[in-house]
Amino acid sequence: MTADLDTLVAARLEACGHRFSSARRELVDVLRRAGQPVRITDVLEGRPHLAQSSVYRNLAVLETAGVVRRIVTDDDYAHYELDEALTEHHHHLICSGCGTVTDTTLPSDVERRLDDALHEIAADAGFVIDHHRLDLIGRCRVCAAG
Amino acid sequence: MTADLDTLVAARLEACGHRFSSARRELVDVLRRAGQPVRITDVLEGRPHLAQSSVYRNLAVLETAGVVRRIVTDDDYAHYELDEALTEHHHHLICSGCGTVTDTTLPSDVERRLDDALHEIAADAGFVIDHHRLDLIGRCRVCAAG
DNA sequence: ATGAGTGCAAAGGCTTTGCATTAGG
DNA sequence: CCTAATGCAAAGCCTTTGCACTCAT
Repeated sequence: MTADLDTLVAARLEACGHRFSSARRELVDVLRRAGQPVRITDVLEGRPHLAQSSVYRNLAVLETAGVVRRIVTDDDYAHYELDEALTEHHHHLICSGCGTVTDTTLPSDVERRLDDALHEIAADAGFVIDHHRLDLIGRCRVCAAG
Repeated sequence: MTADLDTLVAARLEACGHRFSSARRELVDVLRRAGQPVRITDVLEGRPHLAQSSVYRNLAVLETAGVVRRIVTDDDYAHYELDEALTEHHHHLICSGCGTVTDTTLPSDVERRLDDALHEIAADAGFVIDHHRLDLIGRCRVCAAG
């Protein structure tokens, strides 16, 4: 699956009339290698050939194409990661000290139970679920020690 | 409990060396009556006697005092609500159409199970949990119909 | 009187947008 | 060729900050 990541991404982009340019290829690559949510400033740092506006625009395109997902935290910066459809469903450990976001997963039985409950709640409210997000806010190992 | 809300808020404010001014009293009142997360622009609208900067500052003070909580969504605006310690633990239905945030709760057994699983995960990662947030992103009844 | 609170205006800072140029199909 | 993509700079916009004034203790 990770092997054909490029093929999959290309398909999703084409599906909405966009090209898989080298800049976008590099972005996807950065996110894949990071393995965890990344801020745009981090992407730009050490990559002077990437124009800031293009990175913002490309991530927006990739988001509408369903390739990446934007994560909002209390941090001043937005974080981006590969869409769950290309990886797997997971959750986040958000450190309020350094702003770092780390991926984590829930035991599948808990997740399943949770999902059932959420669907019931949504149905009652006439709410159409796109997805859910479950984040832990606290202090990472490093910041907790400091 | 809601009757002594003011007393409780006043205590929390004093505890960190702040006063329960009339402006802050009004803010708490607005949030209490709203019963759901509110944006600052909404608070300002129709209340010309409130200065924008004071609202921002007071909500920040109230947040550090543990009276209100700031909620971040994809919406351009931050949302504020009374802290769970003054209400009850709950979750959010976030509409990606109109940006409205609505409160909801989970069956207590599901919540308990979830909490256990989260604590285990956090422990494994050396992560110290402050709190968790579970939100449903999708379309509210109105936006789903449109 | 002394420090917190307030209000107005200006500055900050992440993000978006305009526009001319380049590249891919 | 024709449209998407890119890059630079400038603008947007929510939020924060500076500073002088007011208020409560």
